Amino acid sequence: MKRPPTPKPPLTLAIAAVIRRIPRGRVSTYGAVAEAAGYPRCARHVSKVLNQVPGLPWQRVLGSGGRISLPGEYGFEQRFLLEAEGVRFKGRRVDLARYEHCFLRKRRKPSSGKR
DNA sequence: GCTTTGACTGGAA
DNA sequence: GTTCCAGCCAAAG
Repeated sequence: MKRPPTPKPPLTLAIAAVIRRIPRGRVSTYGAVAEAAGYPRCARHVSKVLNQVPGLPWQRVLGSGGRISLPGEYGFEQRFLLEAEGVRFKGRRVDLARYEHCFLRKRRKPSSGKR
């Protein structure tokens, strides 16, 4: 079964998986997501993934310092959606100290011993 | 295989 | 406080 090397590159899937793990009422940053996905310096790719992979809570992804990097009307919408989830804004930024989600490391089956 | 593209980031002005 | 620049990295054309 040869199949093309994954329709979506691992980087995209990894980032998408990380973003899906962000619970409601929490946020994260591009850099944090990229790092959690295994690509520490690929913050820019996170933005691409958000566009390529639908169904992701894109509003929960913010720029550094909790600021909204999304230009245009979408920036306001992002803020609106986050507030609807209970995230409070401090001016133009989110209080990351309170709402930044802490990604747990990939846990391999807790019951299967062997690491 | 080279070029362009990004919802970025951090530092300097 | 804000704005601009250069650096980084992988995917898509």
